[in-house]
Amino acid sequence: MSKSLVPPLPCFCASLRRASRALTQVYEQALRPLGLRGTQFTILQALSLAGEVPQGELGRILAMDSTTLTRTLEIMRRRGWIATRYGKDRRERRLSLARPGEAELKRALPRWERVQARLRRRLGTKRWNSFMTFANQVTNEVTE
Amino acid sequence: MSKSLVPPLPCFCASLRRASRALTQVYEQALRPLGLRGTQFTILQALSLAGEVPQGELGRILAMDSTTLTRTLEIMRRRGWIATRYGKDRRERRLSLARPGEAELKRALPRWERVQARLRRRLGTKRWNSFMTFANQVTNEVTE
DNA sequence: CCGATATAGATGTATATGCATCTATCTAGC
DNA sequence: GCTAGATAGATGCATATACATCTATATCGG
Repeated sequence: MSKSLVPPLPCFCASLRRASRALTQVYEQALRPLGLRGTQFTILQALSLAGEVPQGELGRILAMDSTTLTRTLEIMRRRGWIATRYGKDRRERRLSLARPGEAELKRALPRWERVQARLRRRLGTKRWNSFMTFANQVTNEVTE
Repeated sequence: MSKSLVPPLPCFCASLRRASRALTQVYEQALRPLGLRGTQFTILQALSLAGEVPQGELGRILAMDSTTLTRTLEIMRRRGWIATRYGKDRRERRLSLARPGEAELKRALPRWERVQARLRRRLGTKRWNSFMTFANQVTNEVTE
């Protein structure tokens, strides 16, 4: 009964986007009780790992346009999760996790881990690892 | 010149979304001269393959919420690409490619094929195929 | 037939996303 | 020090995306 419920698509990009949409719903469902969106969780986690980084650098880490970050960060800043300060280069905004951002990440982590664990079990660790590697290779292939 | 690599992310979903963003830019860059977005191309192609389908069915094929389709289809209908008619069940909207939609798809296909071919060459056919298969498995795993 | 319930899609709202363009700032060359 | 070009991020705009809720229609048990 694990038959293909969705038909294959000829487009590589469409296949990946479809998986991305489906996956996002699963992760967001787990985070919804916290009022946290997937992208926001990703930014919290990325900042936690990267420490203080300029906005453009965060954009490169996430392969996300810096101007997209402007809007999402504004939402997160309103909630007190993000601290911004100017570097020596006055054009740069250096970002870091504020205390409430760290707390929010900590609250979210158990839910995130449960989703990850469940999915990993269903896909199998080997497939999971291959897929992660491939996804990163694809990102690198098309990132200049 | 050595490529700046993106760091691995701990989140499966974030990795996939990142690859999805990067890939989308490549495909959309190729389609931009036609004023065609990636999602729109995907819908044209899906309808071309599926024939006449109700909106909900198209949503299941693309793992996309039916209400998301409402907005995107409205844009495409305005351009004359999509034909809608009611089925015996008056709640259903049955969708199909209109002539201009077929023409638009035909115009886009060579550009799409070039991007696909280039990416396939860079990733290698084996990796490409595995990745497509995995992506579909992920979609099926999380689609109820 | 009738009311209860289910389903298809539309609408309100909020976020995600990127490009074109703009402003402020920096840097290189003079 | 000045100016021309480069760079960081903000802003205007359009599309993508989904959930909660609403409306119209269908179906099912009496």
